Amino acid sequence: MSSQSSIDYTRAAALAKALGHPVRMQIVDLLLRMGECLTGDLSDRLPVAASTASQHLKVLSEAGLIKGEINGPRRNYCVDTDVLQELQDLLERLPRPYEAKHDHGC
Amino acid sequence: MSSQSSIDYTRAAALAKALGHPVRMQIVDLLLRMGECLTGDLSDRLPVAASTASQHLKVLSEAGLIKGEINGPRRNYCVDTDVLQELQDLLERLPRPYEAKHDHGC
DNA sequence: TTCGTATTTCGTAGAATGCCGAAATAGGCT
DNA sequence: AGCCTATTTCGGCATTCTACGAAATACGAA
Repeated sequence: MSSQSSIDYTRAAALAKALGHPVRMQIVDLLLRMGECLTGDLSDRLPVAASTASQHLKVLSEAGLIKGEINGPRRNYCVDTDVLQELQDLLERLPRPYEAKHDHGC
Repeated sequence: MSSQSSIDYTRAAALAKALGHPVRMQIVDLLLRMGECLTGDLSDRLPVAASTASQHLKVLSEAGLIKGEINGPRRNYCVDTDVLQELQDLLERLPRPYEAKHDHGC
């Protein structure tokens, strides 16, 4: 027993990193909330210029957290909930030494 | 109904960012696995110099994800599982539009 | 085809990150 | 006090990030 196999640090870190910026976290939240939406709808609600928002979308895209669908001169984005779930699963899979007392060690 | 209140992007992003590096993700994993341990035990197992490991520990510390207890010239670190849980809760709290079909939108 | 709107890409500048070895710190030991 | 070990802090350097505005793209519409 015990000795769980370890998680994929590289993947887990890449996903965490993609979410490691307030604007990107907010983008994911907005997209989840709205189901899907245009870049413009997003950047209107974000505290950054459109070109900056676009860059953040690219980062999220490259991590696989969001998908974009081209629709004329616009682009519909939405969260890939499977990938978001992947991060949650990875975190969940971190070993929890004895769900014991309050804190272990120090 | 609906219209959940939104999460704290700044906090969520700060925690995600702290975990957004493979070495730091591995540190958390190691610490959870070992309950607690010395900087040296960690840096022996990490692919970076001791001084670099120390910096990563500082980042995790400042995010609140780990705590250090001074013990003579050494330092015992361990994960603050409450804070790790905080991140998981924040992610969990992201709105999930209709756990509907497979994917929403695109 | 020409115009207009939505988005991305480019170029740039400044801040932050990551890494290392060397030097500084902090206690315990003799 | 003086030495040893564990760890952090410092200085420096290369890389990456973040943000902008301007220029380039891509379509749809007139």
